[in-house]
Amino acid sequence: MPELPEVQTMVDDLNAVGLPGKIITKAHVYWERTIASLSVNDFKGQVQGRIIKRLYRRAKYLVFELDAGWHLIVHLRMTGRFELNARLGSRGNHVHVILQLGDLGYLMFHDTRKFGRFYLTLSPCCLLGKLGPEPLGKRFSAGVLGERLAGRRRWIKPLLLDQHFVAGLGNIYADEALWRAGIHPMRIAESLTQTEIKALHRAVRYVLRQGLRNGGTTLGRGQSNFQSLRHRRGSNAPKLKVFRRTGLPCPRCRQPIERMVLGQRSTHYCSVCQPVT
DNA sequence: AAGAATGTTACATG
DNA sequence: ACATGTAACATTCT
Repeated sequence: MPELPEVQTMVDDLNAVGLPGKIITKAHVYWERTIASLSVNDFKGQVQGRIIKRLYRRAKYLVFELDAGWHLIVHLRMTGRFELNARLGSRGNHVHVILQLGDLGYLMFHDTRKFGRFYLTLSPCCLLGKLGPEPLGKRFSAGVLGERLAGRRRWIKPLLLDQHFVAGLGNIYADEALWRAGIHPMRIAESLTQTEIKALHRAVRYVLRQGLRNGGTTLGRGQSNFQSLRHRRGSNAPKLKVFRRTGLPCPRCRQPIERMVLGQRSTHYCSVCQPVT
C-alpha cells in the first residue's frame, strides 16, 4: 500500500505525537515472521529499554534511530500501518507487534496481509545503503535522472518501481508520473529524450509532493487501505488521473484510460497522451 | 465467486 | 552483469 507520501505521512504523524525521546518499555510479538532480522527473543531483549532518538523515512522504510547504535527499520509493504492506543485493551485482529512507549501508550503494528517487516540492526546501511536517490532530495536533479537512465534498456515503468534506481515510488505514483510526463510505460529507458527526462523529473516530484500535501492516497474504505495514525485517511485519491481509472476518460484528451500488466503490476495509461513511439 | 490488490525477493531462464 | 518472468508471502476487497 504505502509509497513515499504515505510512509512520510505516517512518520510525520508519529513525530507529531512526540515519539522521539520515548522509551520502548516493552515489546509484544504475535506474528513471528514480522520480525525479520533477529529471533523474537533477541528482538525483545535488544529493543526493550531503548530510547527512540529520532524517526525518519528513507525510501519506503520508517527508520527508528535508537540508542547504542541500534536501528529499528520497518517496511510496511502492502498493508502495514501503526496505531497508537492509550491502553492495551483487546488486541485487534491484525495487530502483530506492540511496542509499549511509557506514558505515550501502545504503538500497535497493524498489517492484514502480514507482509510488513521489522529489522532491528546495528548496521542500517545493509538495508538502506544500496537504495537509489530520494526523488524529493536535492541530489535528484533532471541531470542525475538522465545519467541513471543512460544505458538502461528496461521499460521505464518497472525501472521507476526499482528501489535501487530511485527510492520511494510505487505503483500509484509511477503511473501518475508517467501520465503527467506523457511517457508510455513501456518506453525503453535509454530512449527518453532530454525533454522527456526533464518532464519525467518534474512529474515525479509533482505527484509525490501532491500526495504528501494530501496526506497520502487512500483507495476504498476497507481496513487494508492506507490509514495513518488515528485512522487518518489520505485525501489524494481524487487527484489521481489514471490509476485504477480504466475505461474512464483521460482528463487531458478524453480517450478512455487503458490498463495493461507490466512486470506483474497493473499499469494504467492513456494511449493518446502516452504514445509508444 | 474468481481475480486483483498501494511491495519485495528468491529463483529460474535467456 | 543485465533483463524478464514466475511464485511466494496472506488476507481482504470488488
